[in-house]
Amino acid sequence: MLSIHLFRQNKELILEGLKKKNFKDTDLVDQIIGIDEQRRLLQVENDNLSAAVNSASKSVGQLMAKGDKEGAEAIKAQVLANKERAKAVAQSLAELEKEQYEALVRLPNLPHSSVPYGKTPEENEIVRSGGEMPDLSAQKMPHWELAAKYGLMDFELGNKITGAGFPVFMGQGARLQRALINYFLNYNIDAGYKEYCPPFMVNAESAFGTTQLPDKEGQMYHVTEDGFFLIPTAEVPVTNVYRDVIIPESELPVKMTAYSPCFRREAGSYGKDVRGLNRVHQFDKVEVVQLANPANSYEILEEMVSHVERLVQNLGLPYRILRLCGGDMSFSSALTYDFEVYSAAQERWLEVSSVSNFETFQTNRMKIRFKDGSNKTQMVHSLNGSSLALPRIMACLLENNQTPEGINIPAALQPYFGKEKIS
RNA sequence: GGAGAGAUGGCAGAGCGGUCGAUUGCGGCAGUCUUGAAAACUGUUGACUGUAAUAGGUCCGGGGGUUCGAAUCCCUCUCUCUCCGCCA
Repeated sequence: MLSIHLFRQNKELILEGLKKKNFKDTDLVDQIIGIDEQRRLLQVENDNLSAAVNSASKSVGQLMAKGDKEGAEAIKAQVLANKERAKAVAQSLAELEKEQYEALVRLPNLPHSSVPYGKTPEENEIVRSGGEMPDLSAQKMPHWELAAKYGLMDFELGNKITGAGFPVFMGQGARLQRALINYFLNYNIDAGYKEYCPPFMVNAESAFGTTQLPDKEGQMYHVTEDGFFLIPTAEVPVTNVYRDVIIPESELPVKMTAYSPCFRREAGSYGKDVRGLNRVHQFDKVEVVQLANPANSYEILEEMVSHVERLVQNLGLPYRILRLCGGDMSFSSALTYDFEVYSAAQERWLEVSSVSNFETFQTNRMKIRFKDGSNKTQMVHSLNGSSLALPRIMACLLENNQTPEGINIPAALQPYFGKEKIS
């Protein structure tokens, strides 16, 4: 949620940012400014009435103490008249506040100055790429065929137990899954991230804090009986660890990591995009989150990108890093880098990580703050990234490392997997 | 699921209709003392809104009510704790 102060100070900046984000409903900006002006006038009136009531009530007490009953009664009558008016003012004030709030939460975050203009994924900017493309001349099976060949996972079985998009991993497939999670977590912990094991369901307040609510409600599984939501990413519970907290400046940046399953309804997905592991309703992911001083949050973003990049490199996968254009960025992000790995048998790029700086868009909702050098409270910046999402990494590993003798496991994973290849 | 107790500032814990944004202790910060530290002593220490700066306003779990006036009384919701039951 954007801060209302920005609307008073720099409307042009907001309009420019919304344009880059390809956000159409820019009338909202003037609407919000108009509401804010009215709201403040009413606020002043409301405050003055309250002040009058407060001081009058105080003098009633003093008069009563002196035994001046008549004087007290006169003031009581006067206060009652004021209260009548105050009630009306307070009601319109509440209505305006609600209106302003509802308009504010509809506006996306503003993009960072380095975000390229553009509307579609084709306009994303390739920052750099790395890794070797494998030579699959000997055989070239997509991961779902390899999965069947080696008994690693079963999509049909998932259909029976739950439904489409809930694959069952087993045998060496389940083991590889576990190896990846442990490797990713340890890698993050070694880089100074504190490990968390959060709840996999959250309440509405938490989902609102990281901006899944109100607009992405349909993307989450909702446990209606208790009002909980299954988390679409560990970002939600982990960032909410610090909701309503004022963090000592010396503790910034706060670095957290967590493994969690992620649940996504993915309403509207179809076609070959959803084949195999490419898009599923439940998947595993290890997430990193940082809460940073605004002064250096963009350095930290770059650091997080390098951190994820080394992880992808350690797995030996061909990858590229994209800077998302305004139109392809998420609602709440100010700058996002996507990581894609090349899945050689499918011959396509798969997104495996998204690393973003949200600036104060989330922390303004969650009231995550710190005290700056002059002892003023300020919002921190929140950042997060996947390191990494498992299914597509697994798809890519299986496809790229296939040989007629089996599937090679990258050296970095072998201590966790316990073997050099799947056979 | 049944019975009872409770929710107050970073923490602990008073207050039970006006002088309460709130006693006190701990913690934090600053100072005195000390070569330095500890101890002791002194002072200071909530958030939000608002202003050029003041002033003013709001906040004692959430919502509503009674009253000239509510942290204090009433209603309601949520949560926590204790005991019993069930259970990984």
